[in-house]
Amino acid sequence: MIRISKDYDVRKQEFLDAAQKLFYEQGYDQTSVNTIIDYVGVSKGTFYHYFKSKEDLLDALAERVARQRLEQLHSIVEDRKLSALEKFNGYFAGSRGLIEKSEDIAKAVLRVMYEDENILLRHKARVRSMELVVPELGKIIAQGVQEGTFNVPYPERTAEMILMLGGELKDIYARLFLELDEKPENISLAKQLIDQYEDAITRMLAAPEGSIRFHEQLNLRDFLV
Amino acid sequence: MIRISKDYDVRKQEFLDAAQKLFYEQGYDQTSVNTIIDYVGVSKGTFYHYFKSKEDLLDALAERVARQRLEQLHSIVEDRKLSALEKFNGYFAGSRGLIEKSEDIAKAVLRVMYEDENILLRHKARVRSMELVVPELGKIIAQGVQEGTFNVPYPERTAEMILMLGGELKDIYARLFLELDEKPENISLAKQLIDQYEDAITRMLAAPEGSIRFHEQLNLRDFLV
DNA sequence: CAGTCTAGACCGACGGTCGGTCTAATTTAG
DNA sequence: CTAAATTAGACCGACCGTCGGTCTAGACTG
Repeated sequence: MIRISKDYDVRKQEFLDAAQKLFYEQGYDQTSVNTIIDYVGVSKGTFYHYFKSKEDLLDALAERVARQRLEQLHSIVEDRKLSALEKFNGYFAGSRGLIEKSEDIAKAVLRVMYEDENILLRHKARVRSMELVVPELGKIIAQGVQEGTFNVPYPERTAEMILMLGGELKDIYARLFLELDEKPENISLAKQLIDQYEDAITRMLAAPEGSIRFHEQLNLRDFLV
Repeated sequence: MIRISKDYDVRKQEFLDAAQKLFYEQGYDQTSVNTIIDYVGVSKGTFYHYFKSKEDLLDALAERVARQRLEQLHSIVEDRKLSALEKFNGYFAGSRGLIEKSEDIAKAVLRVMYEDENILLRHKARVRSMELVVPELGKIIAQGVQEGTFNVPYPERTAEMILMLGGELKDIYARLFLELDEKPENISLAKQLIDQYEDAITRMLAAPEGSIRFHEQLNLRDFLV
């Protein structure tokens, strides 16, 4: 076999890129280490030179995904021209992700990601994202309290709860989306769900009724990822 | 080898009992099918006669756990003497579980259950519990709306969100509990968390301030399981 | 500048474990 | 007595992770 040496970081990113693609397409359990090394074009030994276990790779991937998400958010938080309410609504509206490209690809990804078997992948990504995002969302809420729009004693705790709810909601939402072909009524169910979520958030923040609105800017497809 | 035949249901329960004990002690992944059959004292063939896969056993266990939890709740819901508020607070106070017996055992169980590796076990139990419990808690909330204590448009949806929040909260709570020895400050963190949860629920239900109180009846240990 | 040395990227056969299958033997019900 | 249900345990392929060892770019030496 030909031997190709690469810079450490370059190679590591290759592994992460491969993992992201393969895990999303086939799931974590269903993707063997052999599949990964075949895809990257290296040997077993090389893999274990970079990661101490398959799960170690998963952790690294979760970390990378979480950081990417954080950067996305950071530009909004630091914008001094925006009110807390605008930031808040903007954050949730900005969650639109892969679905714009192709609905088929999106469905395939979701189908895999939201199988029970892949709960570990989702869980790790979510936990790490939470750790990073909670403080940022907390800042937005704190700003809102100062501006008099919101009223909560501990902004970060509230941010935590809002995000926990959001995370669980995505699960349900994904399921509704995937069943859309068989159950057209899911569209109204999903809308109802978002309404409820908006309402719950509004109440938790003690925000003016109707001020929290990311709903209209979204269609059924945009909420995920 | 001696052969022991047993009634179908008896044997099936034996498997479930063994799984419950072993999964709780060692985790799902760490408990091999061989470990289970050794514990029950039967062969591979017997195992696969009763369950079509290891995950099938997990599903069955999740189902059993969820049903047990439902029965516990059902007696409260059907009590005609209680107001919705009493039922609501009673339900949450009634969540105290295994911890009364021994703190050490509880810690061991939690330590295993709340490792990332065992997320699948937790996830399945939670999803199935939710499906069964949401309608019951929905009934309580609906009663509360009729009594004028609560004010929500869709009781079941609200129940869903309250339970989702509760489920996630348990995760954090468990972590705080497990770190208690190293971090005594977790006690106040945990209290703060519960306060926040009470507050969030109160706002989501539009219940009178201070009416939702399962807090005092619990100590740090009782909230889990 | 030619020769040497070395860090560390890379290789792939291999061990041990696991979930799951299969056939034969035994027990039980009718 | 016999058909169906149940149980035993040898067996299988796939998997993760280990290990001893190879190869090469670039630093160092004389």
